[in-house]
Amino acid sequence: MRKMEADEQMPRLDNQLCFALYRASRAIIRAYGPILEPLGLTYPQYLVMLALWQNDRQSVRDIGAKLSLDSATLTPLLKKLEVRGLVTRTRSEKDERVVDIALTKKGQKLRESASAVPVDLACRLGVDVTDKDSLAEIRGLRETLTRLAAGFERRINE
Amino acid sequence: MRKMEADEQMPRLDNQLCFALYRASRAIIRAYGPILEPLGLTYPQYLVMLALWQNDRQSVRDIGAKLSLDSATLTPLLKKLEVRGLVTRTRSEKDERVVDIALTKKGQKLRESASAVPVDLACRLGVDVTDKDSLAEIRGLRETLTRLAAGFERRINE
DNA sequence: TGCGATTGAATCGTATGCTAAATAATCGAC
DNA sequence: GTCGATTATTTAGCATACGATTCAATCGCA
Repeated sequence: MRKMEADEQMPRLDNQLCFALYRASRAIIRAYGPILEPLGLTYPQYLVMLALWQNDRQSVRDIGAKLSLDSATLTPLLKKLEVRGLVTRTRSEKDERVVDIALTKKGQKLRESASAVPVDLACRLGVDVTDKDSLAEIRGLRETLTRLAAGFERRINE
Repeated sequence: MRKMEADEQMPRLDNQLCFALYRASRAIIRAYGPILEPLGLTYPQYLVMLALWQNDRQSVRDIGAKLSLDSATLTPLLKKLEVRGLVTRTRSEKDERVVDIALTKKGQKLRESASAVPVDLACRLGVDVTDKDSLAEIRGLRETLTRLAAGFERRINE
């Protein structure tokens, strides 16, 4: 009995939600690597492009809110995308504090090459996109995670 | 109809399992920050210590296998733990290629201070540890993620 | 017994993430 | 109106991650 209690007091790796998340997240991002490489994008860069393809011309702050990333992370990343000619960074005229990010023609064009990414990824991860049950499980998982993350973020920011 | 297909071809941020994982993972790791800071540990360092508290004296490779991290990440991290006097790094006598990591007295001692971490975290994230349903959901999530990650890792390494 | 292939760590280079501090622009109560 | 508070971004510094490469030790098989 005494022993059981001691065990419970010691958190175990295989007993931690965070570790499971951390590991699964890195596994998928690693799988994205070879798929995004031909596009010249890293995974966080791909996320920024996704946000812009969905809604062009957003402030750094808007993008950060969508990705839960702050400007300290985004600024260098966006500068790289700018150097590659995929986006432009311009100070807003209405409010000089704001930097607007907009797609260039090249950035818009890249969207076509990127359309195959999700299918390639599913294939690489061995997800059967024709299996309703698999898809339902993934959708459920995604919804649960999104709900949890939103709650956690709210708490963390007091 | 044509429009629907176009939409489906464009992956959406809020439609991506990976983004949900990435976001949730970072949210929890951020929440660990203030809890681990008094112990002088970062989250990956805490994971290494967990692995060692569970099973002292492991090779870099063993630790890497448990955490899905390679030596390029672990070597600098372990050197920091060594400098802090929490672990020792010694070449194995049986096989000179292997580096064994062992806890020092100080490293073993730290385990006591760390025993409160999981409860502190649950509190910080607003998880009710007395609510059976919450705990069951988290356990289910953890099991699903671990299973998925294991499958993905297997595929990625061919 | 050699010796090429493999293996375990370490090193290098690049790209995040995050906190804290600095900077610049706007807001707001007086 | 104006000056202190707030806001958006940038910069600096530190700690991961990971692919690619190197290096030394060990393995395996002719």
